[in-house]
Amino acid sequence: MQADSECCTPVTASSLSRTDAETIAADFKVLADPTRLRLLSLIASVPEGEVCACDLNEPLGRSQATVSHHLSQLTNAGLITREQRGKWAWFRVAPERADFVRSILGEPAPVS
Amino acid sequence: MQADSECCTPVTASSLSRTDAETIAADFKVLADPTRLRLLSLIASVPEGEVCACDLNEPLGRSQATVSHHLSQLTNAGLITREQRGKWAWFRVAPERADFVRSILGEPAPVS
DNA sequence: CGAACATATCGACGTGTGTCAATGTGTTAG
DNA sequence: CTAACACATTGACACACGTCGATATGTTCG
Repeated sequence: MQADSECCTPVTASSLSRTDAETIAADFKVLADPTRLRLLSLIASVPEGEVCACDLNEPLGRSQATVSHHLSQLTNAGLITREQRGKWAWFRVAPERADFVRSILGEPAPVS
Repeated sequence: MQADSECCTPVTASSLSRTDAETIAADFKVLADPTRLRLLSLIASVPEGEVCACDLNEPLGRSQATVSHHLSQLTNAGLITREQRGKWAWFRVAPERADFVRSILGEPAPVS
C-alpha cells in the first residue's frame, strides 16, 4: 500500500461504521433533490403553517403523481407531517424539525 | 385545481427559486453517499489533520479509482483540500468547513 | 532514459431514482 | 348508489451515479 519513504499515517482513529454512514447518507439523500427542497420551502413559507396538496402541484410545475411521491418521501423522513382532513391532505413542517428546515432554506450552503 | 368548498390557501409567500433549489440540492448530494461520508470521516478523524490517499483505499474497501473519484467530489464541493506533495496527494478537511463537518459526523440525523 | 509507483481519467456496466400517464382508493355531493 | 373529486399507487422510461478494470499522467529513483 506504500513504498519505503516517510509516507503514511496509520489511520487508527475511529471513523463512521458502514451502517452509520448509510443512515446519515439516507437522511441527506432526502434533501438532495431540487423539487423536494422547493416543496419543503413552499410548505415552510406559508404563514398559516399548513398547506393542502392541491396547492402544491401548480407552483412546482410537476405532475400530481410526482408531487405526491415527494410528499411521501418528506413525510417518511420525518421532515413534514400529513393530516387527512376530508378529501384533502394537509401538510406542515414537523415541529421538531422546524428550526432545522429553516436553517437549510436560508443560505446556499447547507447549514454553513 | 380545487372544487368549491373552503380549500385552499393561495401560497403567495416567497419560496426557493429553481436555481437556488438546485444549488442547495447539489450541496446535499455530495453528502448523500455512504462511501463519501466514511471518507470524510476518515480524513476528519486523523489526529495529524491530514491523510495521504494511499491510506484511504484499504479501510474503505473500495477500489483506488472509486476512492479517487470521491476525493475529487469532496474537493470540488470545498469540503476537503488537496495538496500534492511528491508523488503523494494529501487531504485535509477544509478549515472553513471543519465545524460543519464535525457537526455532521456526530449524530445520525443531519445537524439535528 | 527507463522502471516503479501514486493518483487521475476513461469506458462500461448495473442500479437507483425522478418523472409521468394510467389506474386504484377513499371521500364528498347529489 | 353514482358521479365527481383528491390523492396514492403502479408500471414504464430515461437518466444520473457509484463502481471497477484498464489505461493515462505525473513523480521519484537508479
